[in-house]
Amino acid sequence: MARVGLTTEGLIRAGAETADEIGFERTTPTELARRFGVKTASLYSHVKNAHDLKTGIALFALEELADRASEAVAGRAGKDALIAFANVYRDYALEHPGRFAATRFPLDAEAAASGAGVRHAQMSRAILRGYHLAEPHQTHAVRLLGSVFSGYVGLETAGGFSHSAPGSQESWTEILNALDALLRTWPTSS
Amino acid sequence: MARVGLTTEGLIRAGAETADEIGFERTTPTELARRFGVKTASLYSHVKNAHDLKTGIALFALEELADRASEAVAGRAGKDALIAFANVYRDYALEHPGRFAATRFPLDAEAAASGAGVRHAQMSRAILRGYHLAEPHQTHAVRLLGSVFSGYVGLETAGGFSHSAPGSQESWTEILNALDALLRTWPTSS
DNA sequence: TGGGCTTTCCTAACATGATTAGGCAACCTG
DNA sequence: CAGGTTGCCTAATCATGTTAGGAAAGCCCA
Repeated sequence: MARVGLTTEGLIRAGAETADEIGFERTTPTELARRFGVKTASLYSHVKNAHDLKTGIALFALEELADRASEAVAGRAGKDALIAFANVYRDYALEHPGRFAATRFPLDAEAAASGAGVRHAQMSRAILRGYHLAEPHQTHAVRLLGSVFSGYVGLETAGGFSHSAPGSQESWTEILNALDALLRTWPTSS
Repeated sequence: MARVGLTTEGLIRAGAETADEIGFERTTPTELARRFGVKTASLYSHVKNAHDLKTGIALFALEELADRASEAVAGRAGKDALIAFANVYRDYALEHPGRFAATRFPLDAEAAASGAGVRHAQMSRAILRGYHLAEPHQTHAVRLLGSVFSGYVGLETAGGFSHSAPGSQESWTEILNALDALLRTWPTSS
């Protein structure tokens, strides 16, 4: 019985790759065991259960995405930063659909409090710095940006824009222009 | 063996209610059979399989949502219509979380082509009529609206806004104001 | 180098869910 | 009320998730 060298970290990494290949839904302990050439029960020394595994993949993806975003935003401001941030988000989803799906896995409170969520919020705020929005407007704008990115990419990856003209790239570009314009003229009274 | 009177329609309705109670994920043939006091195998005369059942619930929810939206939008225009439409969407999600989750179930091409998707698109365009946007800008704007509503409500129901001030209602109101302003001044050149 | 400890993976077993095939009884139709 | 249809059941199979306990592989130290 040659040992394969399972680790929690290795399972999560393999889980992320598996999710991109066959979908996050189908990334199960059984499937990972198959890929490692190991019995399913053997995974249970390294992950608590299936839910725990998925949470791990979700946190891994969130961190990876935050890494990319923070690199893209560094040294940019205003519209440049907005576009760079948005594109990181969208490109990640198109390149890694399974990991992107993982970022939407509902996290319990403790998991959600862990690093990644906070990093994403901080970056949104950093981008908005260039638009000089006072609170509470800044928070509302952060929520709008999160909604647009999450919503657009979610609809796009679900195939929502693929059967009609114009192409998705055009809409994306124009929407980012529109968001930039909106942030520069954000209405501060109802 | 008293007959319970299972029907496809009845199963889908019960499925929608079950989804709101215990979540769309957990709305399975087995669970529905339990609720009808029937053996699981008995459902298979009425639905093809679990996936088919979920697709049915998704289409049911999409139609129900389109009904509400079309009623809300009737007789309104411009900002009024925008706000009414947006609130129908959000209220539906808060009131019927399971059905809302169902609307995000990935549909295969044939199911997606069926009525509901078309109705939603038509309503978005009807709302934008009041803003006088020419193509292709109108399509881009339709996609933006869909993204914002879907994204915001998705994040909200996932608990994204519940642990920070200000409250979600305030953000929602301000975001709708901002969208209205954006649509009135939509930038038509890059 | 070899004995013992720890860790890793395995076997065995069970629960739950999805699904199919075939049977009997309840309802409708005439 | 006889006959056919339909609805629900029994029985069986297969996949996945999960737990408990065993055996052996690798590491530590004499």
